[in-house]
Amino acid sequence: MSEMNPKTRTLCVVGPTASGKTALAVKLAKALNGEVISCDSMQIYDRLSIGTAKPTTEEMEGIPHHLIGFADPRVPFSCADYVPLAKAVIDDITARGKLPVFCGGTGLYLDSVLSGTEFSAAPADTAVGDELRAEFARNGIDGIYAHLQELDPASAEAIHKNNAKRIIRALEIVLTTGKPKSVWDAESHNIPSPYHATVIGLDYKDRSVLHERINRRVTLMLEAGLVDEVRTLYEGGWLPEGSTAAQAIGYKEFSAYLRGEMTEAEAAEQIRTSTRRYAKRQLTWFRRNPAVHWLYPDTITPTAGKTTADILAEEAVRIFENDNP
RNA sequence: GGGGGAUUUCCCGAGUGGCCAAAGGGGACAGACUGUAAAUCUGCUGUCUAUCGACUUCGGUGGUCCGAAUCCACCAUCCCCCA
Repeated sequence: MSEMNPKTRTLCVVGPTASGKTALAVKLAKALNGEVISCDSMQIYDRLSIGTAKPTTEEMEGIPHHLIGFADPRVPFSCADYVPLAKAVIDDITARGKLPVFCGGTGLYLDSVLSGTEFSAAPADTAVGDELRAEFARNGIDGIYAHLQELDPASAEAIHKNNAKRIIRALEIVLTTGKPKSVWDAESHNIPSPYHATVIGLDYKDRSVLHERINRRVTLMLEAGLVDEVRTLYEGGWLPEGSTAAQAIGYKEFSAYLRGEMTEAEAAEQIRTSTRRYAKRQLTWFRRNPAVHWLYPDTITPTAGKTTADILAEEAVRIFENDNP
């Protein structure tokens, strides 16, 4: 590989929810003269604070954080909206001579930024999509799946026949652009990434440790007034039905509680369960990326004068420096 | 004290003599993923071999039967009703 066009350096902290990404990202930004870019599909929203575990001013420790709380939760927002914003922030930080440090739990968003993804020209939520959804509601999945097999066999092969959402999106793409999703994707994959990313992953050797951290976090959120936050947003119309923000864990469950569909205790328990399952999916996503350098906080023993967090940060800095000689 | 009901694989819950390692749901585990991704979807879940198959399991013990989660007896625990 030629070094004639050195790629923009980035450092990324990934991992499941409640793994300690926020604190590590701040430490790394401090150590490496960086700024943090949040890569989280829910922290982007204004007003959703407690339940999305947005870093507080204290937790930020004076390090600038980007792409948090800027979006209206009532307005649709997608990965395709996130990517250009993130690129602009990377450019800005880099231009000021600092290091972009991603802190992210939303794997699709991060990978889309880092790989230089170019999305298809078909916007989501088109009239065509509405028709397809109506068709699906009326006649079930067989018809739309057969339709996709006809128009884009490669995608039909790749998408499971039960996954209505994906089948509809793939159909929406061919029908509105005339080009199959499989072709759009292949073209996108050929675009070289403009970035050199060092990816640090946080995970726990003992899964039960992560589950305990999740439980503790949920308890803290409840103590911090999550129910009241959701009540204000729900009653104020900030979580419209069907919006992405309304499906955020914590908001979804307590909205159901406010509708009288479950007790507060049941909602809290459901939040713990949903969060565990979410963490599982995040791990599945990040684990398939062979470039991730995994660190396991539960295998680290603090020593005199050094906390586990200090040791993790030192290790991560070492990895970054080895990766960027 | 008397009468009735219950006890199933991690949880809930079907199953009333063979087609039951035992439906279904949940959870856990594993996986997919290029415009709503904290979403959507898939697989798997007694043990051993891992193909056929073998072995252990349905509160406990002991019976009946060619054969029992399913029938009988006793014991244990829980629930309800009458006292």
